[in-house]
Amino acid sequence: MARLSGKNTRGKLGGRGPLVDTPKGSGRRLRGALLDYLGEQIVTGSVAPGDTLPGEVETAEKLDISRGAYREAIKMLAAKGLVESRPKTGTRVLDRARWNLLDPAILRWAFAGRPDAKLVRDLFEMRAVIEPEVARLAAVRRTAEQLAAMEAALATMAERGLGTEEGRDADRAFHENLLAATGNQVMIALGASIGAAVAYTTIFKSRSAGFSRDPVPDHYKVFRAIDRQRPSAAAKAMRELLDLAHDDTQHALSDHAERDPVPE
Amino acid sequence: MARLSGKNTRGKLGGRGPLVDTPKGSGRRLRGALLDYLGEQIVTGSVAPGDTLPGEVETAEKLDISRGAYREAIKMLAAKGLVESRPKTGTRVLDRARWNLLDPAILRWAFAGRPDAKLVRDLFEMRAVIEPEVARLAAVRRTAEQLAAMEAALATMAERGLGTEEGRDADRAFHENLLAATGNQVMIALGASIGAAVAYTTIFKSRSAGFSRDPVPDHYKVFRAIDRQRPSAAAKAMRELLDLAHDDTQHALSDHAERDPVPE
DNA sequence: GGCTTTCTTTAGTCCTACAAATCTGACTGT
DNA sequence: ACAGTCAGATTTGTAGGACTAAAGAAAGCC
Repeated sequence: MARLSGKNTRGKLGGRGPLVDTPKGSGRRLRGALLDYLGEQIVTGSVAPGDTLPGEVETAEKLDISRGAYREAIKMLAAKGLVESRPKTGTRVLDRARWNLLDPAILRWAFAGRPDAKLVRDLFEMRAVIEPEVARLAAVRRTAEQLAAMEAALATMAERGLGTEEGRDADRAFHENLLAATGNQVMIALGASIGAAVAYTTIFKSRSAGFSRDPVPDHYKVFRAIDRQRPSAAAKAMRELLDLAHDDTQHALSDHAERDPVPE
Repeated sequence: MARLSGKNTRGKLGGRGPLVDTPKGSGRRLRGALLDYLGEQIVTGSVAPGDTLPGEVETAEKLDISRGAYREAIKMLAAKGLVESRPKTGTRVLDRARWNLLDPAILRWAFAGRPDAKLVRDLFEMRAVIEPEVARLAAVRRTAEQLAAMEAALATMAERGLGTEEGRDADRAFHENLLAATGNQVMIALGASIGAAVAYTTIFKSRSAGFSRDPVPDHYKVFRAIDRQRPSAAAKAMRELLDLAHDDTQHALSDHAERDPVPE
């Protein structure tokens, strides 16, 4: 019946909404919007593992989109390990253990609403394990170019601060180059995922009241150790940086919880 | 034109092959076969990052499948970060840095052919960082049930050996329970991916000539440290276990390389 | 000449409708 | 009680067409 984008007659989907909240006409595609909608519902627990989604004909009709688009979205979820579909049984949400939790999109969905404190804790625990080792490897293997890129990023960061978009970009660039310096593709992939997730928490951090401490000195300490090729010093500096970041995030989260107490 | 499965008239796809090598009728679906086919081509480098695939009409026609099935496969690749498709430009293979390397399917494709030595090295480097800490956490947090499960797995492992299917299953179960004992969802997810990848290398290991040493004593040492809640001892035992496994894998890979030297 | 705007072309996007394969659960006969 | 069969539900796969976004070329403007 009614098409969605543009000349949509605002059928059932328009009326019931979340899907159409996305920038409408331009921007993300219909399937992408649907994917985010479903993905977020699953990851945030609105539909629990074990639940089976209504049949694809039914759902597609209810959402007023074609089966093709719906199927493609479902297949993308399946590719991320969130759902599994079989004839007769239908499409069911898989157990959390089978989710591809490191997938950037899943992390994004997880942090879209209220961030789960347990997940943040687990993420930081993971960071605490790998990042010092990343710094250690980087201290040994970094190239001159990577070092220069890190220094440039650090300068931008110091100048603009973490409150600005450029500052956060520079922060990201710093960590990206740090990862690249390990020369380990697996660590690069993992670090990128975690970095993205941490960036989402940073948004909460900046919303929170007072900006605790200046992160630049700690970054600089890491940089200097890597510059001088001191692996242990680099690892140690990174641990300190992480402790600081963790503290800040914890404070930000508890502030946040105070201001918007969760009813349940 | 011709359908693929079953009464397929063996059109172009049947003639040119790899896709139809999959168990045909039963088992994996058409789309899944196509996905594996494309995924493997991309991951092994048959089509390089930056390349753009031929148009979907053209490809679907050449492979003798419908556009719907082809699109779904492509969308699954896109969900894993391997490709990106945009109107007019087409579907192009993304840079390796954007791949979701921890995705089990990608790892599987990477190890489908000849395993990339660099990847194996990176994987073990990552293991060396993560797993000792996993053991350390497990030593503190493990429940009685998890401990019992690990012990049972260890017993099976000792009894059947790593040459049998049951033995390898038990090995996997051991590591799974070890991960679960950390109580950290992120580590569980990462460990599962890495574990799967390592399992693929194990296949090569078992193909190789002499089975080096008995892995059970090392596993037992880890277990005992966890049983007695000795974090540092657990981490140390795990490091030893990994060194051993790494050695074995290296030998197996070089043996393999000797027997089937790569032409390039 | 160099810049912006508009047009054309191309390839992915989304749609409809229909046919087939597959799994599940119930039924049925022994 | 148990195995085999069958029907229904649901996903899978097919076909072809209309729509839309985006890249590149052509036209217009300063």
